[in-house]
Amino acid sequence: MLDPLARNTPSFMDLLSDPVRGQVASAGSIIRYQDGQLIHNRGDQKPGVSIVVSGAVQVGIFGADGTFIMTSNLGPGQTFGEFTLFANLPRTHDITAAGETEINQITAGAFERLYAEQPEISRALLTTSLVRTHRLLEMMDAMRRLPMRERTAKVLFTMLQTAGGDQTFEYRQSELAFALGVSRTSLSTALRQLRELGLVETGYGQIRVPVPDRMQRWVTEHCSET
Amino acid sequence: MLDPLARNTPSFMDLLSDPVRGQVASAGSIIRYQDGQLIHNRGDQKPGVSIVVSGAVQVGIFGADGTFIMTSNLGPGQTFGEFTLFANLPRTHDITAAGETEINQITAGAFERLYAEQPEISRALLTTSLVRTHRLLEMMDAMRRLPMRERTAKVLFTMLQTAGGDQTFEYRQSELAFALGVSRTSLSTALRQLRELGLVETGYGQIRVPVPDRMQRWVTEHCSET
DNA sequence: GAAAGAATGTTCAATTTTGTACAATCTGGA
DNA sequence: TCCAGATTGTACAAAATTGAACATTCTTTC
Repeated sequence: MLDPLARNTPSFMDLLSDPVRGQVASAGSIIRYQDGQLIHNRGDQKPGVSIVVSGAVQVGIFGADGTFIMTSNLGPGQTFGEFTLFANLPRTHDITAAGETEINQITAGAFERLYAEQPEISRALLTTSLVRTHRLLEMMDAMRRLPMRERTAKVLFTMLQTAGGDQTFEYRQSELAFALGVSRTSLSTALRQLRELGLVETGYGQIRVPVPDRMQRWVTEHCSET
Repeated sequence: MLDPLARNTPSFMDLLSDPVRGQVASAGSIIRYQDGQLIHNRGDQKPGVSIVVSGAVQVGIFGADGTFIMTSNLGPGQTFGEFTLFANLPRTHDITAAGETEINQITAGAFERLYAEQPEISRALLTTSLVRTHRLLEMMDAMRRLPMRERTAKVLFTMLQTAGGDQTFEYRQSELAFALGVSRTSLSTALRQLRELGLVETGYGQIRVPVPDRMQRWVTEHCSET
């Protein structure tokens, strides 16, 4: 959820049957946000579940200087805010709209009612949550054990794996660098090396993986763990 | 789950009501393991849920040289293996017994039956999963943004927060170092600095936080994010 | 209670990563 | 179209981290 890898996670809404999806869709109120508008901020206490209807949201943290440090973004069908409801935890990140965006805001009470009536909701939430945890663990593993070039490749590949054919990432290098936990300088160097290997192409504000198969082979060969 | 922070997470079994806890307890078969015995290994495909009954398990990965690199351990009432059931993912870590340990091994079928009958099971799983995700995010944030001394302090403090008054951690420095993603040398240096600040004490195979309040103040002051 | 095996504390050179700087390239709006 | 603002690519010195080594302290086992 709060991680680049969350992009392209099988979405909560996808996991629901048609009738339940309809119920969930009409359980809250659709709120429209302009590009860049703040949806929730860190520290908000009011519990509730939010579901992206159209557009996308960016999850991140505002730095001391007011700049927004992105750590992930979520697309249609994905949820955020479950923390506040089921784990009684405060919101830890700021959420802003990326482009014109519609969010289905469901209050704690309304969501709990649905949750109690339709068991498949809890199952869908559980699945997305477990998949997210799994991704986070993979990513942490890469951060801990792999040198930068491999780390970069692995994260890009993992993003690709579930990307549904989309081989282009709309990330600025500074964002990706932060997500990987390294400086932009280092990321730039790693990308150059991967570029020289023919694994990635870089452009203004985007990174492409032209031949996913080759990337897969390279990652398998260089990032194995035994 | 696969992280030092998972230690002391509110346990799955704790979140259940007495009758349901009883049902879960008798749904599987208790298997006894000797210290160090392998419970599951990475790559095992057979789905199922395991619950620690007594003792503890270590979650980690066997390195190429056969050494076990620990990344977490789980105590009584905590679960592992949900991945295999609800997210259709392979096991990614090796699990071994830490001391004499009893595990309640529940087959996929049996667990699914209970899961369908007792809604509180899914809620408990969801809660533990979300709490784990939250911890992982906090930890990743620390890894990405804080210098080593602060990172170490924050992780220790987070572990303490939910540790139920236990101020001593039975970690070897090499294990903690791996979990933090740094070398033992660096961790040792960080611990020395924290020791000089009076925040931690170190011993053979353990790390203590003598005055949690002071640690809290220091972490709040030095690891804030805005 | 000695000896062997583990783990810690520390040092230091080698390596990696960062921060800073600046030129080059790209984008979007005037 | 041109210009201002963003973003990328790269170089290099400064800083942080690592790996290896070794003395020391602690545990366990015989």
